[in-house]
Amino acid sequence: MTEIKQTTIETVVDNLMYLHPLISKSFSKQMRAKTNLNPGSLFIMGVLSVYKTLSMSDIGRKLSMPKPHVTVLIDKLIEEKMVERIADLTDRRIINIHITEKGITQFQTIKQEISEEMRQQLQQLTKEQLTTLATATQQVRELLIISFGKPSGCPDTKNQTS
Amino acid sequence: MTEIKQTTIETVVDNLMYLHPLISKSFSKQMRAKTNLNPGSLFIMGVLSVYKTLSMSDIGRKLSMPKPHVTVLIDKLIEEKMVERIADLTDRRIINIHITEKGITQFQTIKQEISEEMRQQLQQLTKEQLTTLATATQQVRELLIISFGKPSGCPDTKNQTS
DNA sequence: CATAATGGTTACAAATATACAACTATTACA
DNA sequence: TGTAATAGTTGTATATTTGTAACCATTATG
Repeated sequence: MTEIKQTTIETVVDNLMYLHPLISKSFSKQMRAKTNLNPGSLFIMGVLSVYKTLSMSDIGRKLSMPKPHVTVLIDKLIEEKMVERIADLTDRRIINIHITEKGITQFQTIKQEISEEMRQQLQQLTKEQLTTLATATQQVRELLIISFGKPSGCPDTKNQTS
Repeated sequence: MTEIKQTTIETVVDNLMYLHPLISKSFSKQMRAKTNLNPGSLFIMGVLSVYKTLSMSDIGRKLSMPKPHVTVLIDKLIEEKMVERIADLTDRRIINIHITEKGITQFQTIKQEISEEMRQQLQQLTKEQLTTLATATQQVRELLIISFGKPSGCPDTKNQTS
């Protein structure tokens, strides 16, 4: 047996490492099937659907996405009228990205379609298990936001927090 | 307000969609810094560290990874002596991939290094919150395995479950 | 004012992941 | 036996992501 007593943190890491591809798996097909947005754009829509307005750098920080990549994806989202650029009033370097009404609606629709597809899978769970899952995912979400939600620099040459 | 009363499933989808980039973020840097393995290979090591032996197709199914991609990644892992190919005794088409002792040890080490890096972030949580997180991630993991852990075909032309 | 730092863009290379097609070997089955 | 289905490989094209560097505009700071 190679089993060693794990610390709580190691248990968390273990679970998260296992969880990641599992969540990927549950989304990947639907994401590709149900939208013409690529994963990166969808993640941006995800944070924007929560925060409504974020600067380019904020988006990069929240998603650990290099700034040049954010620029490219936002360009596409603007073409699709999902988001819009808004100049910052106090700091003229900053460009705020604001989710449009169309963006909100479309993203809502996408989520509902994905939910519909996942219903089949998730209905293998009992009502109690499903409630537990909703609660547990909510807890994980909130606690990870505390731990990893804060700005910590996005991986880009000129933007290191060194 | 665009808020609409969500079903339990929609809440789960909402949380999972938000969780995915957050988990990505918490791992990405460490994964790239601490190992010479790419993310895909690391995910394969993850499932193999649990199941010890899986066929090529099993791996593809569990990770929703196209079979040709699995082949490439396994080739690299074999070069590194992390896994080995073992011919199946009952069905000579099947090639079983077995994690080696070195693979188990190395993966354990990688996880501990990642844990060490994450400790700093996770220590912003109280002891109670950390325990909650461990429990919640465990629950999510187990319930998602029930829902999405089953074979459902990996995205490859010749392997559709149609 | 001079200089450093920040926010953002552009361009390009490299790594990684996905999709598709063709192919061999083996097994399942009518 | 003949045919279809499965498991896996190989190759190639494409999509996506990451990494670097250079660059401009603006702000912060000495």
